[in-house]
Amino acid sequence: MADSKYAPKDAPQYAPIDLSHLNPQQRTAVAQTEGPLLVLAGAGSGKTGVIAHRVVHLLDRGVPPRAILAVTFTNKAATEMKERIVKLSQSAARCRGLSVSTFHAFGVRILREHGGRIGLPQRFAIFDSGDQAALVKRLLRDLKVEDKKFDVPRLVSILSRKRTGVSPAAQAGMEEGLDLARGQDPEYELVAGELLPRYELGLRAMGAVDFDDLLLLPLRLLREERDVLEACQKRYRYLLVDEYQDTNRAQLELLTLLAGLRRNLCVVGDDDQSIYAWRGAQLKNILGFDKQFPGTVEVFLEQNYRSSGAILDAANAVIGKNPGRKGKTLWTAGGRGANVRVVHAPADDSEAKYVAEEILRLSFEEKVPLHEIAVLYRTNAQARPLEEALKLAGVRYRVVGGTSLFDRKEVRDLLAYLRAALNPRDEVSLLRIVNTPARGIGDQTVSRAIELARARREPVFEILRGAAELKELAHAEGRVRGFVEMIERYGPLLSRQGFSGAARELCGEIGLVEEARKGAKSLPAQARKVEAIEGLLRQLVEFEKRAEQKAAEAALHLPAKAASHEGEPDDDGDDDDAFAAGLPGYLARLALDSREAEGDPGDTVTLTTLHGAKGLEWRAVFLCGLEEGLLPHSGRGFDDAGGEAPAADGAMNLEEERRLCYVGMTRARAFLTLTHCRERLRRGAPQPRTPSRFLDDLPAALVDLIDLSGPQTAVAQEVKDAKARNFFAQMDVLLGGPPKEG
DNA sequence: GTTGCGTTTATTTTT
DNA sequence: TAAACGCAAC
Repeated sequence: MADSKYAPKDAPQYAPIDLSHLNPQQRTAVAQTEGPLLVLAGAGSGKTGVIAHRVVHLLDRGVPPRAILAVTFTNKAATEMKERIVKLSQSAARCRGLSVSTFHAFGVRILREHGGRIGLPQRFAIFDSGDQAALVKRLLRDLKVEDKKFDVPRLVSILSRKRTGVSPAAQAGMEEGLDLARGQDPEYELVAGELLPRYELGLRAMGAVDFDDLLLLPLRLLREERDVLEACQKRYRYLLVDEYQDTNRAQLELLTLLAGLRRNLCVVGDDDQSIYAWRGAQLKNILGFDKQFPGTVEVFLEQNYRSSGAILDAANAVIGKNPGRKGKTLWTAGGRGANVRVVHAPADDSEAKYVAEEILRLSFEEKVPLHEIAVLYRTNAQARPLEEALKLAGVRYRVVGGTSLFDRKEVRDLLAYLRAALNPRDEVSLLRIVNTPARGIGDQTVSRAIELARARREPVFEILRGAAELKELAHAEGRVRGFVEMIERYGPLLSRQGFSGAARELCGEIGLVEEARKGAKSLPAQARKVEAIEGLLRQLVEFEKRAEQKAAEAALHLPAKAASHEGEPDDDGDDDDAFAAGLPGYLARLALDSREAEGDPGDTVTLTTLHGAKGLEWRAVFLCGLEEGLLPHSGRGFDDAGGEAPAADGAMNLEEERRLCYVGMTRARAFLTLTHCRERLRRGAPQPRTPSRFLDDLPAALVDLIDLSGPQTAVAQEVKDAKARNFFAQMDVLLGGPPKEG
């Protein structure tokens, strides 16, 4: 028994966690600690709570925190899980050593610890998709392939598919053999085949890894280095995986290796919420879990604690049409609640206006706080009209995902400087900034340097460093020397404490703010650019301050920690933190979570994509753009050609689109509104739209229809009147006077 | 080598 | 529509 084996000599004084308020299925999921366990957890069935309870229950049974690894899909989920566990366990100290992280962060930890075995430097850079694209572009030029002819992001995704050995089209359970002309273009396959070895060699030469590497390289370590595998298996005795339906082949293999013969693997997920097939997630992982791990205990969590009956039934009706499901039926003990609203708008701007005004109504009439309201959509592009309408209505909001601070050119430039200074072998960063701002090291010079580097099999930076002796670079020698000198000077400064100050200094020295000013056309654009740079610098200061605090705390806790774990070697400092401290740590974190250090949003409405909404819930949810081609989304639209329907169906994964719709609907607790419009601005021109087929699946009895275009129905008029009353009333309150416009 | 203008072309979802 | 790119003039 685990109790006797792991129980420390000084038994804990904590009362065992109370499981009496869990339902019977939940209790099984918590108490069944040994062997493979599959928890099929419907939306809103309390799955996060179950995982947290399970972890604390393991602690109760005397399992040391170090032996538990809980993996989540997003950083946000990991943070929330940690908080929940700490709260339930009644003590943060008791949780010290627990591993709660994303797969990718876990990969970073393994690589930091054992990456030396496969020639990875201690502080490797992590390439995001932008960096990947830049590298591929570079390689295309080396190959003397016409790079304009190829869509680089598409090549990147083919490379990823080839490397992870998973074809998204080869999904289990997908209907009629989709001959995706997109994935199979022989020309692309050929070029990608040429690219592949060079791409991997390129990354290794730069001391960099991409997202796939964070799974593939740890996998390689576990497969090929026996002692690494043994060390990991010895340590991680209890494995928990959240959102299991979104795991891919590499993740399954990683888990299988870690679980070893002990097979204490608990996976929690929902086949109905699998929405990442396009990224290689394999539904068959969850559907075939019991075959992969014979003897699996299966638990179904079907009681929903989140949504009203009407919302639940509507969502069930939509997902019910999917074939090949595990077949859960969610039910609630709560009331039926208000009907689901379906809104038909003439155009996207009126759709947005309706949403904004309804938010005002909910906020004043139903007293729903703004942070309990979300507006969801399929594509990021849909955010714009919504933003404008919300701004006009004076509703505070925040857009999650999409283009953030870190997608701005000036910010990426600054980041490239930091990365290049820390690791001059990082060619992608180096080449990005070698002549930005312009310093007289033009294309000619750079091309020659790269050619020399390739010929001599040396990093480009080494060539630049030796520019003085190279006749090819003689003409720009002074300028190149200045650049090299600057990079070398800032390297050490950015590697130690005070890096945030050094970054600011660097920023001043290269005149980044001035450059941004020059590059902006309008005055507001200028201000935004400068503000973006300032934003990053502020974040660095903030990060450094927090790191110092943490270090101080750790120093305080260390003696106690050493005492409590006398048997176990204290190999690594802080288990919570797979990342290095200092600037490299910040950059690594940033690559894996660009929302890092986002300030407190306050009371604001959330705007996000359906993918971004997974795992979250709000009292009121607006799901916008329920139109054919948008939700369900069709990858390729033959713009004006008549015969659209059958062809379009072939290009989309209808089942996944349906799941996506289901995910969106089940985010709502009390109020759910689905909107669509008759025409939508696309590429500047209006485009006719038809309502989504998913709307047809809603039982009429659960729906209130509101038509904003046709003759006003009684309901619509009533809504409009109420809206107007409240709008004016609150404008008076807010402004202390009558509004300017209705 | 650099800058600016006109042309083109893309539009899913993200660790 | 807006950003990215190519080309031509400084």
